[in-house]
Amino acid sequence: MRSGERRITLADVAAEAGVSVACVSIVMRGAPGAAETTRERVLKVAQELGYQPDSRARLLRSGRSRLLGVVFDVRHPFHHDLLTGLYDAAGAAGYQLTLSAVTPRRGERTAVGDLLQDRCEAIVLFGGTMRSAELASIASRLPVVAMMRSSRRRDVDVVHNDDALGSHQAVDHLVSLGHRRIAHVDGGTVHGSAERRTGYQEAMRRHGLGEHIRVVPGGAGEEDGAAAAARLLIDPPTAVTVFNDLSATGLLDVLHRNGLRVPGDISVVGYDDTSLSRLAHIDLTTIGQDIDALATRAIQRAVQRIEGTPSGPRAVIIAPKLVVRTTTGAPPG
Amino acid sequence: MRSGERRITLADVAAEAGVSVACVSIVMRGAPGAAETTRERVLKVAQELGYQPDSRARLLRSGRSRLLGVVFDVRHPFHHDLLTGLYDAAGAAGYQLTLSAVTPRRGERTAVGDLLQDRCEAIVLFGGTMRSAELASIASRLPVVAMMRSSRRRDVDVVHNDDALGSHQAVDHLVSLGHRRIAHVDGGTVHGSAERRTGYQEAMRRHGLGEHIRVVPGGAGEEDGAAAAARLLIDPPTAVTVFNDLSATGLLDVLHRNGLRVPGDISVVGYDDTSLSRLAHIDLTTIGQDIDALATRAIQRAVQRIEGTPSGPRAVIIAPKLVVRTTTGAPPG
DNA sequence: CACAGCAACTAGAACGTTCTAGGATGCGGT
DNA sequence: ACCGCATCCTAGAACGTTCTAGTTGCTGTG
Repeated sequence: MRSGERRITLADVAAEAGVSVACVSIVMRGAPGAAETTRERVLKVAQELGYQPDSRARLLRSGRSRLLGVVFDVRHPFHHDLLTGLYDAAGAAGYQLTLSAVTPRRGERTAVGDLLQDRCEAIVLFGGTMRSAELASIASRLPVVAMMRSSRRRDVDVVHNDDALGSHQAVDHLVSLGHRRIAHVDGGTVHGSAERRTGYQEAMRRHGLGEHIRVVPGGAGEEDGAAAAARLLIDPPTAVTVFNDLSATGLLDVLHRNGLRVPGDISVVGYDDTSLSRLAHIDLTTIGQDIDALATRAIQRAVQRIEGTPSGPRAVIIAPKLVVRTTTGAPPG
Repeated sequence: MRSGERRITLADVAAEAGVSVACVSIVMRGAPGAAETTRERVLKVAQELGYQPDSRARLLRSGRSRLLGVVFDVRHPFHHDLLTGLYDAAGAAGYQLTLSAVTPRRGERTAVGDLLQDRCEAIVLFGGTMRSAELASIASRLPVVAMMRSSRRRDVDVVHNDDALGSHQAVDHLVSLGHRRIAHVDGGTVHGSAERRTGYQEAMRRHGLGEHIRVVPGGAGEEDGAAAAARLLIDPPTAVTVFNDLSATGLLDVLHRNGLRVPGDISVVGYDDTSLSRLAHIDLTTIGQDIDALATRAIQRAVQRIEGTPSGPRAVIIAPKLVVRTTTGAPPG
């Protein structure tokens, strides 16, 4: 480590290559206006000196940062999957990502605040608990795309999975296997929970199973699924659709401990297709969100807002897809 | 969204408050040299105009960014836990974090490259597959702290868990329960794997169980644990220590499918205490890393390097702690 | 042979801060 | 009346880029 040494700048490269700073800048940006021979020489010198462009200075001058801020929650496995997709999509659109995490001791406000200082050109927000009004006040400064949540505000773009459709797919799958008594474990106050619940109810009615509708209170955690399972055990249905995979895992555990076989006695469908659901141990039938589509559309919206292109509908809703594993089968008897 | 509007700068605030740019800067930084009345007025104007300091310009001028870069892997649950600790520790030390993720399609080199452009003052690297020589070439530019991996280089700081000690704790625990035939499922080429393996071997010998040493090849994934379980089934030991929780989960699954009861027939110990091991379904006895200690020490080392304080030993090794859950018990018979 | 046109380069301002050096002003002490 | 010394404020340079508006030197054309 040579922390005492000054950072290499354009000026250093220029001096060494016997050319002006502006010329080196041209070469570095790959802009037209430099002879091939000069270009090669400058690049060689830059390489030798270990020149690294200073994105801050670049940004300061050019006004553009080509930087998109992303707020994600460290605790949410699905956010990590989505990050992967987002990096790809941003790269393809010529933007960089700058990440700001929400942790148990670091709130959304802090996370967003850091991004605002970083001068990114738009913010992509994963879920979270911010109120619409607060989102809007951020959106008055720079474009905001909210993912995996909804918002009534006209100034906030929204990109999310079609939660209602996902529930329909789950119910359709179970009905096609012959189930009729299908219950739903709710997600409580978490974003998307209401949509998944009403989707389930609609689908049940569509199949003429309105009388079998049964919604059990729940939440996003494993313990919520476990508690819901305890309630269901009093009068078990032949199948359950659960708000998310984690909750479904808790439910599965309690079912097993009480001697019920899955899918022999009861079928279970989760939601999100997280890595958890893919574990051989669990191997949960679930509803998978289309990560690439979500990421691509989110970046597309952000870029359109930044570049001022008038851009279709404010909300983008992506269809999910049923992933069949081994927790669903024909009903008993 | 008012994307057309110019960003509010110090100059705007200065003009509005009838004072010089330098004076506003003083107030904003909370530096001494401004009268209380002026301070209040300036702050009020700044508030009204919605002034946001531009961290890039600030940095460009002051040379210091008080920014620490972190490279983490989106796929590794333990990295997320560690991020939480790191945000806390960095905040306490007066530094900000800037994150750069490694994803299946975004390598460590890219991740590090982005951070170098961002002008952070040091880099904290989680695990990864970079060679020591490559680390060193980064370390020649700015301080590097590597976590959860080792490095022979003198110019790279290293902060990690005492893997050998962790294995000792696992073996000690099993021996105290009465086990003698204890096998170990290896982690392959992943960082820490060799230390965990030799720790197991040493501990076995220390207990006079050298003849029972049995190392089964494995890896970091669930499928590696499953494959190892298949081998073990030919002649099952009474207990197994596994490289990590994910692999242990795969192993547990195969054991269950083959009718072995855990811990009745065989005890299993994982490593890392990830959220996975805490699932009621799995409830795995494991070795927990001390996240707060790891994070605090890593930040401490980075800051010491940045500020040029001569700083004790190059490697910081933190003791892990056994977490007993329900996959360990007395051996059969 | 003058001059337009072009390619290749350069000088210098600009971006929004921080920081150094110094200018007013007021006040107490000689 | 003058000095010394705070206290409060300001002018202007600097940071490392990009960008605008050139300047140079060469080639081709009327």
